[in-house]
Amino acid sequence: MGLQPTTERGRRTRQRIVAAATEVVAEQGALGASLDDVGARAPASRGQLYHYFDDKADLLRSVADATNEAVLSGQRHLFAGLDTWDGLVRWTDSLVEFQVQLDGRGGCPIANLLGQLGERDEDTRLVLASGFDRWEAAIRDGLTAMVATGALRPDADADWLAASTLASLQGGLVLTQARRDPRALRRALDGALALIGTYRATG
Amino acid sequence: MGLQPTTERGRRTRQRIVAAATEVVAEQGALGASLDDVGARAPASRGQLYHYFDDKADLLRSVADATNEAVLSGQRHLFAGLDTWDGLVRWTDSLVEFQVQLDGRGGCPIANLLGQLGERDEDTRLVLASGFDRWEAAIRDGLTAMVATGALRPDADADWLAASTLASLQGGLVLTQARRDPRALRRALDGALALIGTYRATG
DNA sequence: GACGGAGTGGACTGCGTAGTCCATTCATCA
DNA sequence: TGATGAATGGACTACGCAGTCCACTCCGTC
Repeated sequence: MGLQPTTERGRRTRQRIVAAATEVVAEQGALGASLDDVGARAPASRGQLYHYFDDKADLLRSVADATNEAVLSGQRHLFAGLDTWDGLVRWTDSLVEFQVQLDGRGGCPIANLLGQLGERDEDTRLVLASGFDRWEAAIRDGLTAMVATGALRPDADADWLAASTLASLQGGLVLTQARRDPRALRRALDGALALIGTYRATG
Repeated sequence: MGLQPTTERGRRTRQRIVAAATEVVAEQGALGASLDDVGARAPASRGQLYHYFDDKADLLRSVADATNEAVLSGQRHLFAGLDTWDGLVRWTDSLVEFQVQLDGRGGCPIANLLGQLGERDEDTRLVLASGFDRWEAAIRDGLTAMVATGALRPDADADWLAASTLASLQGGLVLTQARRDPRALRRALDGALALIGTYRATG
C-alpha cells in the first residue's frame, strides 16, 4: 500500500484519485484504464499517483474497495426493509428499475472487476469477495428477521436462501447485460422470490 | 471479417489460431492477451494472423464463438438427460464437480468475456448472448419435456424456470469464483432445483 | 524568515503492443 | 515447368503505457 496522506489536503487528493480511477475503470475496464486517463480525470499528476499508491495494482485494490462501497451504499436504504415480504419485493423492483434506467448495460460492477482481476490479483479478489459477503449478509439478516417475526416458517434456511438469492441477482445481471434486457433480471429475481415464498407462513 | 481460407491448409491454420487465441484469452483476459502470445501458442506468424482476421477485435469475435462451443459442447452429453428430474440433478452435480476440480477458479468463460468485451464490441456481445440463449434453450427443452411427460405439473412455466435456472447457475459461478468455494454454486443450484421441485407432480 | 517534510508537476525512459509491409514459399493447374 | 494466387515469415513502425526522477511549492513550526 502507498503512503497514507497525513494532511487534509493529501487526504482529499488521494480520495479524488480513487474516485476518478473508479469511474474510469467502470467505463474502460481495469486493463483498459490508463494512469493517464485517471490523472486527467482526477485531475492529478504522475507524482501524485505514485505518492499515494505503489503501482497500478495497488490503485486497483482501492478501486475494488470503492466499487463495493458504491454498489452497497446505493442499496442501503432498501436493505433495512428486507425484513418484510413487501420490502423484499420493493428491493427487487428497485434493482430491476435501475437496470431499466441503464438500458441493461454494465452488469454488476463488482462482478465485472472480479472477472477482470480475480485471477490476477489475490488481494483484489478478497476485497471483492468481501463485497459479496456484505451483500449476502444484508439479505440474510432480513430473512432471519422474517423467520424471527414468523413471516417465514422456522424451517426456512436463511443462509441458503440468502446465498441463493444473491446468486439469482448476479446471474440475472449477467443475462441482462448479455441481452440488454432487464427482464432477464426480473425473471431471475422472481425465481428467488418464489423460492422464498414457499417458506411464507400460511394464514 | 478477415479472409476465409480457401484451402484445407488455410482452414487448419485459421482454426489453430482461434484455438490458441481462445486459450490465451481464457488465461490472460481479452485485453491481456497479446497477438505475440497468440502467435507463439498457435504457432502462427504476424502475416497469418492478419491474413485471416481484420484486427484483434475481429479475432476476439471468433474467440467468443469458440468459447460458446467449448462451454456448451462440454455439457452436451448432459443436456439430453435434462428431461428427467434425475438428469437435472446429475447435470447440477456435474457442474459443481467441475468447479471442485478447478478449485473454484475461472468462473464462466462466456460471462468473463461478456464482462470484458460486452460494452466495447456490440458484435461480440451478440455472439455471447447467443451462447446464453442456446444454454437456456437446452434447459427449457428439458423442462418442457418434463411437463409433457407429466413429471412437472402443467402450470410449470418452462421459459421462466429455465431463465431462472441459468441465472442461478451464472450467479453461483460468480460467487464461487469470488470465494474460491464451489459450495456457492451448489447452494445456488439447489435453489434452482428447489424452485423447479415445487412444480413436481405429486404421486 | 528559514527549516523540513508533505504534497505537486511534469518531463523522461524503456518496453510491449497493434498493425504494416513485402519478400518468399507452397500447391494447383494448364 | 512455369504461371498464379493462396499462404507464410518476420522485420519494422508508431505509439501508448507503467513506472522513474527530480525540481518545485505549500505550510506548519521554531
